[in-house]
Amino acid sequence: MGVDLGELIEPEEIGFEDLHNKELAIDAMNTLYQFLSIIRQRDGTPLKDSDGNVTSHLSGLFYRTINLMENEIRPVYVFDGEMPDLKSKESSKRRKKREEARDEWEKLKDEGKISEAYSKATQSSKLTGDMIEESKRLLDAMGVPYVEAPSEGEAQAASMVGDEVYAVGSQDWDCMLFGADRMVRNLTSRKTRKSSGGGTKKISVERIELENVLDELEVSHRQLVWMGILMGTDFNPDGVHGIGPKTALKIVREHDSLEDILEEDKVKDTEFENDPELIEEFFLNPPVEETSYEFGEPDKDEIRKVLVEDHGFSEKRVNSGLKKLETALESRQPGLDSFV
DNA sequence: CCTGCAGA
DNA sequence: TCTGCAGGG
Repeated sequence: MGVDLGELIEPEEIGFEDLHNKELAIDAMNTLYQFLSIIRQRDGTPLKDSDGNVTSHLSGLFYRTINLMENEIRPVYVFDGEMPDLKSKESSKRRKKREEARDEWEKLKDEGKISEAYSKATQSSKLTGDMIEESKRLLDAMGVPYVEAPSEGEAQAASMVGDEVYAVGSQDWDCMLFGADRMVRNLTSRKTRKSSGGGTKKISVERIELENVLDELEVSHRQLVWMGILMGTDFNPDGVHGIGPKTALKIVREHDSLEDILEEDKVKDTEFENDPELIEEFFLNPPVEETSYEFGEPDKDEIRKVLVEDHGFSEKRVNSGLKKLETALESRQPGLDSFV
């Protein structure tokens, strides 16, 4: 969760074809967490193998990655490193919230309140170290590269946008605060989604460029970070009471320094979870590293071992995925004997 | 989220 | 060919 700039910005709708042959630095935690929350049965139970290990993240990662590669998009997954001190308070709060949600989910499930149970289940998602390791193992087997960030994955991904990497792939706007020049959202193969009203809503890939955001809002990158701090970020999730996107924008436009903003009437009584100056500094200069990675060939036996042998995936479905993967790679590097 | 199937 | 739905692990 983080900053919601969607109310202020109209993202540009694009298609997968606009990302042909482009590398995307995909925020791995964001993506896996999304899978874990969403890939569930009606009552909120995640997919599990016969030993009771959750497998939702592997299912999502496998099929999503194949879909990207079928569209000749080149994903590089970026994992989180060491948790920054700024996040430790929020992290323990989230753990507590997760545990409460888990208890309520069990209760509602037993009472047969299926849809209420589902929404609690999504809030109870916990990405464990084992899940992360297995995800990396699957990516290795698929020949898909990943890098480990020194600190926040979003920050690392943001720093990679440039010559090789076209954009950050994430649902989370925070990568813009970390200075990503470009991000893309909704990297899903589905074209529609059920809306709350009951109908279906069209969903398309969205492209957001930092330069355009700053132009449209008429703020600097630094001021965008201040907006985040006012609205709430991972490092001060409560933000300032009563300040949403519009008020935040108005306030930052009227000031030249964070110090001045903190003295504003609306802001000055706020108890921040962390020193706002430190939050500002972290967004503007996060720990990132030069990284190297390369795309490899898929090891089909290893993929089958991870998914079918170890976690009870249907061999038929996995094989059909492998077939798609193979054709995707063939079209990327057409051989001399291919008829095109 | 995803695939695969049924029925239009 | 498209859309909606069930079930995946």
